[in-house]
Amino acid sequence: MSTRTLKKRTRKPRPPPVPRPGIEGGRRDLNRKQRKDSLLTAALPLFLARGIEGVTIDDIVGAAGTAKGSYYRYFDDKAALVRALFQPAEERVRAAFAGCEGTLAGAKKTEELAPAYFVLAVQLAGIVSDTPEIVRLYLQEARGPAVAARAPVVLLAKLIFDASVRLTQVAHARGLLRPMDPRVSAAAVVGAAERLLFGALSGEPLGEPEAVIQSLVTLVLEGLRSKS
Amino acid sequence: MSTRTLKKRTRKPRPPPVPRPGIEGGRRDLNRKQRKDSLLTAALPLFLARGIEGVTIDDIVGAAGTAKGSYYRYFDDKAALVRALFQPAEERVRAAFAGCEGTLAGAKKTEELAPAYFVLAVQLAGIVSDTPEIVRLYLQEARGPAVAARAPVVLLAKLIFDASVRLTQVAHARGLLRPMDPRVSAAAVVGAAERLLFGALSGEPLGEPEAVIQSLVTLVLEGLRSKS
Amino acid sequence: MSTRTLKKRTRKPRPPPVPRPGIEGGRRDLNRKQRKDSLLTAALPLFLARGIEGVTIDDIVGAAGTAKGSYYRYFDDKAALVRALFQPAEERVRAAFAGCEGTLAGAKKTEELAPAYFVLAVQLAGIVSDTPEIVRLYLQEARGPAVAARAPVVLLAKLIFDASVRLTQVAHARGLLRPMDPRVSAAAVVGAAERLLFGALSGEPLGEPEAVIQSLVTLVLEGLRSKS
Amino acid sequence: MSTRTLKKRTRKPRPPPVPRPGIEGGRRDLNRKQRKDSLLTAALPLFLARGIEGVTIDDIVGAAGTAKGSYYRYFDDKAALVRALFQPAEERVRAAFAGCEGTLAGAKKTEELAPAYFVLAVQLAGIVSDTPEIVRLYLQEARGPAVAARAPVVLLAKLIFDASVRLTQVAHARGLLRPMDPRVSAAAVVGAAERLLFGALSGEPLGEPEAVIQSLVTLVLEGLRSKS
DNA sequence: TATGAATGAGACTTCATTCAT
DNA sequence: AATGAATGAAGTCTCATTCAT
Repeated sequence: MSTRTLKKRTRKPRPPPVPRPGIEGGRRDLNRKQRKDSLLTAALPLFLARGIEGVTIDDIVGAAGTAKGSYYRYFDDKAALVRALFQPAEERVRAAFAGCEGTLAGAKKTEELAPAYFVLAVQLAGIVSDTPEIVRLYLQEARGPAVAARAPVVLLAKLIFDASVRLTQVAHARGLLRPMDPRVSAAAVVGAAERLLFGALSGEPLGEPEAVIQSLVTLVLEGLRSKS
Repeated sequence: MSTRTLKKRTRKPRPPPVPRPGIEGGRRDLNRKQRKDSLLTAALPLFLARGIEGVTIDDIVGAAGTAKGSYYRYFDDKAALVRALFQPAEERVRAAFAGCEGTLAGAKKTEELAPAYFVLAVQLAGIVSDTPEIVRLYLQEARGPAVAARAPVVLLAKLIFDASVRLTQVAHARGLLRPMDPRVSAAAVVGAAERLLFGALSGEPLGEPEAVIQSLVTLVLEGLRSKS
Repeated sequence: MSTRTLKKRTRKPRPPPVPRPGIEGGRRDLNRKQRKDSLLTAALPLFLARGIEGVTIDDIVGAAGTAKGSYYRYFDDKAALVRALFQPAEERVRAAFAGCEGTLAGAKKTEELAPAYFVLAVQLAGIVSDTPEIVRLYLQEARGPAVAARAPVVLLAKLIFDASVRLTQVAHARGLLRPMDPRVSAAAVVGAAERLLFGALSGEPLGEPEAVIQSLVTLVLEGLRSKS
Repeated sequence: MSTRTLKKRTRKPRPPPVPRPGIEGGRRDLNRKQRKDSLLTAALPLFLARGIEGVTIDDIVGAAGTAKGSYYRYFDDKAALVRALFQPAEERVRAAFAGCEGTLAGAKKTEELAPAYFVLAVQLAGIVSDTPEIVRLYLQEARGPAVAARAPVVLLAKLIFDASVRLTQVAHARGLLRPMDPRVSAAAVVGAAERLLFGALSGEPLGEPEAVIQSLVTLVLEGLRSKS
């Protein structure tokens, strides 16, 4: 019922990745990609149902229909698979925040801010809509201690929060927000948004997605903005 | 790196609890309570550091300085200890919400609502201030899947959310809130509050507690309330 | 067919050994000693038959008739068992050499040397006769690389050789030996003696033990001693 | 920390070796030889560093830079590689002893013996000097149990010892040696010589090789020979 | 023929749970 | 009632061997 704690053998250092035979996109390369994908695909619903820590490598290979040993050809351990699972989403998140920060940094007038935030929101929504299960897994695991296989998720949460704070600071500096600590408003907004998302993705009956989004926007705007 | 999953050996059914010798509150009963407490006390920081799933019975008895066999005299398994850990807080939460709901139910005038919510807030704040580590553990574990030892925490989260929705519905019905689904506003408020609390209890630098609370209240009020 | 190489998990540090319940020599203490002994006793013939590296923990617990998990209550790993196996012999070896060195150091006349060497020989012979299988295991493993579980044996070999060199140097300084590098004569004597012992303990037909010893003594004396 | 023990899967019987295409010594045959050599060359230092049992096929192909599958085209298993590694040296040893035995068998006068032994010594020294690492591996592994991949080495050790005994018997019969069991004197000489060699090849500081050899010869002659 | 991916037995180790002392 | 030893299932990871490409 509980975890193996620290362990992690000092293992023979894996040799640096040599070029694989079978050309890029060839039969072999394809098989490789498929196998790796099948492991990722098999792991995701298990993680959602039982938590990252509650799933064993055996469970994963069982669900993927591959041999136990094969797992270790593709992933060093469970954390590696989790990293791979989140990598695309993490890159998109990173890019979205970076883009927004860039736009804000170059903004001459205050009116340019709102569109930048809007673009960010749309991009994040795209991630949710493209990979809702990844997002749900993120929400489910992000607050746990950054132990072993969960570490990548916790780091992603930190990334998101820190970027949110920076964005909030910009808005704050421009006088768009009530006079309050940007870290507080950032935490409140992130918390509210994530909780709504969590509910939505977990099947809580929250009503129409559009209405939910509209409500959230209203809440945030009214809650945060300085009196005109 | 990961967990023993579901297992839980089919065990001989535990004999029905015989009445313990020694009168309630007597010497023996006291020893029992002390021993149980020492296990609870030892477990809490471990749970916080490594997550509930990441802590073994061995870890707990090791930290408590008792023998492993003794653990099973006091708790059936890890879930039982977690339940015991949350029981007092859960009762206080339940009572606080019940009290608030009762007050609201008997309220004649709309002006009686705000004080009721305020009383609730104060009571919840009391729990946080009395047992901050329990609250932090709650925040850390509440979103995980309701598996094994984490189940009681998830149930508590559900209890809180459901009660919050009901309270919101009341306020909504009285016209205090913007026209939006009460489940949405409840989720947003709970999410924002929990995220702030999580940050505060995890050592994020959010500024003075009073200021944080003040900010949260402002956010919620301005975000939620209908235009007067 | 081959070994797991480096591994060795970084494991949770074993707590410092607390005093065990059950008094020294009581039932529990006795059981403990018996269990440990049964593991050591079971391991020795396996090591002799298949080499230290060729024997698994499973083999050992299988032969000892205990559960797999029990092994780890008594020994951290295979090297720990090997150490325990050699400890008594190593202490006797160490004491024998130390005694001899002490006697030599205090010797006034050259005639006092021979008896000191003789006493050493008798003591070493006692070890062989008391624990011939340990000695055979030593001879079998001592030249392998000092890897993992074999390390204690290789260290013992080094201890023996170094002490032998020192003793030889004393004899050499006193003019008892032909003019040659003491390390060379020490290696030759140790090599000859160990090979004979190995043959004897492995069942090679070498004739009567007394005759073998007599021959060895003659060989060594005639081979080493300076012309009177 | 220990080994895969006996295993060796029951495999489909390998088809009888078809004659390889390409003429003996032609291009293809050459490639074959090169590949095989590169595996042998790669394996040797690994064996020395970690012991035969401590090295995996993966280690070998990794060091040789070939694919794992290729290994099995050249060697059935690890024992086959070890056999191939020792084969040239074994043939030279065999020939050297056979030559010596032949010369002795045909010797009319006792004076013809010493030159025969001398020739043998020179031939053995040649092997040491040509392939010191093979010899060191031999010394390192020869006393272990004749299990799996180590079997060829142990057989070689037996070959050497048996031949040594026969040679000693001849010398004994001719009255060259002290009256003692030839097996004993053979074991002593082989033991002393091997131990010195082991030290020399392992980097023990024994002084100049010539001096070491001179000392060994003196020791053996003085130790063994009958009083004139 | 060479490559390296796949397979699965099996090695090591942990840990929930039971039980003799 | 307390203790900690025993048990064995289950988890992680490795590696000899086979096989598709």
